[in-house]
Amino acid sequence: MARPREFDRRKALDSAMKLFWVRGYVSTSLPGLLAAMSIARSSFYASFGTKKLLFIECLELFGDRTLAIIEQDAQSMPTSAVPRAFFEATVLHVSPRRVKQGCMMVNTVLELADVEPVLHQLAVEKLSAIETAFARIFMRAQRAGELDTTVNPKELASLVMNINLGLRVQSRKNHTRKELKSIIDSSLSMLGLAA
Amino acid sequence: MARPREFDRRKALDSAMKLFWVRGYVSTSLPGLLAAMSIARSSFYASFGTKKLLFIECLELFGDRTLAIIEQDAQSMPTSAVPRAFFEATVLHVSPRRVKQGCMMVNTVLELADVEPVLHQLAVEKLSAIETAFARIFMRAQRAGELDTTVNPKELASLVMNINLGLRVQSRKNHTRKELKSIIDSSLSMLGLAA
DNA sequence: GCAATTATGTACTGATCGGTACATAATATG
DNA sequence: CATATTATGTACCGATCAGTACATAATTGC
Repeated sequence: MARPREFDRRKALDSAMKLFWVRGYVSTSLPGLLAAMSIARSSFYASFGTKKLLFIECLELFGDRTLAIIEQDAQSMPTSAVPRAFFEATVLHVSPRRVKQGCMMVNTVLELADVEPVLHQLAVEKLSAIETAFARIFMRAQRAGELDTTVNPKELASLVMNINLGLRVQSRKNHTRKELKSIIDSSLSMLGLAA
Repeated sequence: MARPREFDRRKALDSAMKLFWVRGYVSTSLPGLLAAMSIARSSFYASFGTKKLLFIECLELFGDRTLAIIEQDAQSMPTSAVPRAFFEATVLHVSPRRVKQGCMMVNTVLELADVEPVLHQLAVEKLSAIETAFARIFMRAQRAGELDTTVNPKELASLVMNINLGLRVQSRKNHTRKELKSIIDSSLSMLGLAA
């Protein structure tokens, strides 16, 4: 019926996500986005609405991908190994460039808490979903007899999440992989999740 | 010799710090600062130079005040109680309004990592100073026989700091005091710092 | 009270921001 | 081939940004 789109929407969205991830929401300008996405201004507004709507899409994408890591790991390894596998996938087994970007949701929570309530809230919810996923996995493991039933799954998930948040802040500093690994090892062994 | 300044520089700086603390660096506009500080534009530039220089002053102020909490606690209580006292002073015994502001240094590290390298680096250094202070206190406690000598003071400080960073992110979400207290209690008991 | 000095208030600068208007280009259907 | 429809490129919009220029106000030393 009409002229076909000249760019791949998924690829453009992915490029936008990476830029937001590095620079945050406020400091990412529209010209910067257009360059990263390799599309023109009018195509941008036709396909993505506004900067804010695009950010929401990017945050959803990032959150869903992060959640998928956990869900996949939970199916392919014992429960007690899932937290370590998650830290490896997000912090350890990742290029230095990418480690320094931290976690887009964590970055967003801190950047936009009192600036863009809607975006802040979305990031909070996406982080909650991850914590809930951990709790669910731990509960399932208890029923299967894989995990000590004296611990509260929600509390354990909360502690794992707190360690994760700490790590994601550390990542944005100039920590070496060795230092991050040391924190992960000590923290997990204290939680009885040394695997 | 000349017309005297009509405002209190320390008070103005304090007001600016509070605004930066809440809104971050990029999203804090100069008009916003002038209103918060109750001074005119020309007075601002005469007294503080630029927005960036003012931010540096604010970050130094915040960092020094935070460090002072630890140094003071270390003199007035047993070492094993210092981390808990620090968490209470910064997270628990603080108004909800202020809990949600988190830690200005942590906020800065995440907001400006790839946007304002100089400010980012300063925040990193100020956080390092705090971790080093913890390590120094733990070392001193070991020499005084107050602390188990099998643990590495630097590693312990690193773990306390990681918990702290996690808490500061949690604070910016909508966590209740009860939830934060639960994380603090569990984390400290795992570190053998239950006091 | 006069002159030197410093603080303040106002008006302005150029740059950049996110978003829009609109003409043009390219495709599918009749 | 004509027309309807959608995508793209360019020029523009008002608002806001950090920073500056400069005239005016207030003080001290003489």
